[in-house]
Amino acid sequence: MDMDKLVSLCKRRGIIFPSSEIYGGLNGFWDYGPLGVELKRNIKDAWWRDNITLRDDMVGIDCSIIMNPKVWEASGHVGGFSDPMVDCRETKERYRADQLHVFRYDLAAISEGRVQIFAVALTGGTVDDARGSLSDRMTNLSRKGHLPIKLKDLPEPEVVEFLSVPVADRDGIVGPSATKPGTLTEPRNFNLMFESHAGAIADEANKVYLRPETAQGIFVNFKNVVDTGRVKIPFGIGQIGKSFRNEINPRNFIFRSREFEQMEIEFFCRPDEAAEWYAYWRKTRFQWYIDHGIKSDKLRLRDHDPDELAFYSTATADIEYEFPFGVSELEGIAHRGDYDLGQHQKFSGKDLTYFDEEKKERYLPHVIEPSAGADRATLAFLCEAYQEDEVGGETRTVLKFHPRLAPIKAAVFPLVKRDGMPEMAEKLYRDLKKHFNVFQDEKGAIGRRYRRQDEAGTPFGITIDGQSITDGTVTFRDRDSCRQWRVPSANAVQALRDLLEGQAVPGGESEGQA
RNA sequence: GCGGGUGUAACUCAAUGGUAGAGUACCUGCCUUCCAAGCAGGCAACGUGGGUUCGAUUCCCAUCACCCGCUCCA
Repeated sequence: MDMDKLVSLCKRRGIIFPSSEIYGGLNGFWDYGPLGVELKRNIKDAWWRDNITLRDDMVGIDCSIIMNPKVWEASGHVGGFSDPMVDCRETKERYRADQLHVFRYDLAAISEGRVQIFAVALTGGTVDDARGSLSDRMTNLSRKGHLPIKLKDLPEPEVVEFLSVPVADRDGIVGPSATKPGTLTEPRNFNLMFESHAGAIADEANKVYLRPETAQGIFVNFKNVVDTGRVKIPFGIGQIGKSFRNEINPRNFIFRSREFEQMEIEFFCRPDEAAEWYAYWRKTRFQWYIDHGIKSDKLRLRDHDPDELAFYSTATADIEYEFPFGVSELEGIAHRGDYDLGQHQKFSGKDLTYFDEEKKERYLPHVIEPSAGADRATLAFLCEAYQEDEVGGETRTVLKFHPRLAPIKAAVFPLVKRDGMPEMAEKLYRDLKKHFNVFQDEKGAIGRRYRRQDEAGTPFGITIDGQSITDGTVTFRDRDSCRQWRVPSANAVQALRDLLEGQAVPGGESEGQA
């Protein structure tokens, strides 16, 4: 599957447009068109219904996007995730300043009081980890003649973090891939969160942030829900909503954008049952994608390595999809312990513990967080659905959406535009439209109308022909198999409902439309 | 943010230092009884801003957007 073809189809069929396109677009922002908004809404509705409505242990919430800024101090987004970045002028590489380590030599005795320093980058390493890599790097620099002094003449170095080196001394540092000192820029802050001001006057005192995740709105409402929702642990709170992040580099269509929509669950449970619930959600959420049409082996469930985990998490798994641009994360299921409630308890000074009636015990619940990207899911469903088939020797482009997700559920066609067929089609269309999003098309050849709907992912076509006028039956046509069968017009609403709910297409295998 | 590439109609492409042509799509007719049919007509584009030039869609610069790689993705 070619990403360009999908982007082009999305544009052509009104699924996804570049944001504010007539002004040249805006990097990292996209708009959903008439078909796209239906698709995405169906995905969100399916998620909500399966995870909230149909369950006894889940409730929903819808929090404001802008919250008290202290929320983001507690969550760590203000302090922790504004990573300073360092660029190398020589090699054009970029590093996170907090991951750079430096060999610091005191050359005062042999080099006119100058302190000469060398640096090497590590990914997430500690000072001790850095030592070996730095030694290798020094040997390498020495061999290539980039050192001012022979390696054996150097004094014993001290391993320090880049950020701890005084600014005045930093021009003596050789970058991790550079050959000369002084090519690293000063660290520049990378602001993850969008900032704004609550109130007409913009100053520091009223600075606010657009939320970078929906999760914190759930945590800060935990007490409210417990106090008013008649909920008992174990239970979860779900939320669907927009979030905003200043990604360094938005890329890959709607996969990484700066404004995006999340579908998140925070599931609160007893500490000693958390591992079980983690296993449960890990499995349940993976199956959800399969049940909605991602049946290929492009869907993966990957457990994080221990060194990949956030410090507060004891287990995390990613649901990944093999997109044309690579394998990327659709949803993360994280065992977060009591970290978040603990943080908010600390920062707000409010007691967020839960009294367990059964155990007669008060504790801070542990949390399992299945956090899904609505736009990423939409893209995965699009990629999975996109196919180029052969029908009667002709290639057709078809989006094989699960009927539950398809933007249009059925299209109604008069076979030709005369003999009462358009009138009968119109009536059937009106009847169906009371129940489903259906579409009517009487223009052009019937084959073309079928193909148009194939491209929009419409699972069923209903055609009114000459026989319909005499005996009142209409022809149903299945998108995936192109198979056809007749149904009395009076039963069309129920027949379509059955099909959308997974009833097999007559005369063949169900084609996996369960 | 760096390097490379691309930017012409809704989509896919073409040509050109003298303001652009096609296919598909779309619209209007006619014709059409089941998988992108035919005929006739129609709508519709040089990303943006500068510069060079008598004249720029074409050459140059900048900018914006998209794609690939690096970085990043808490």
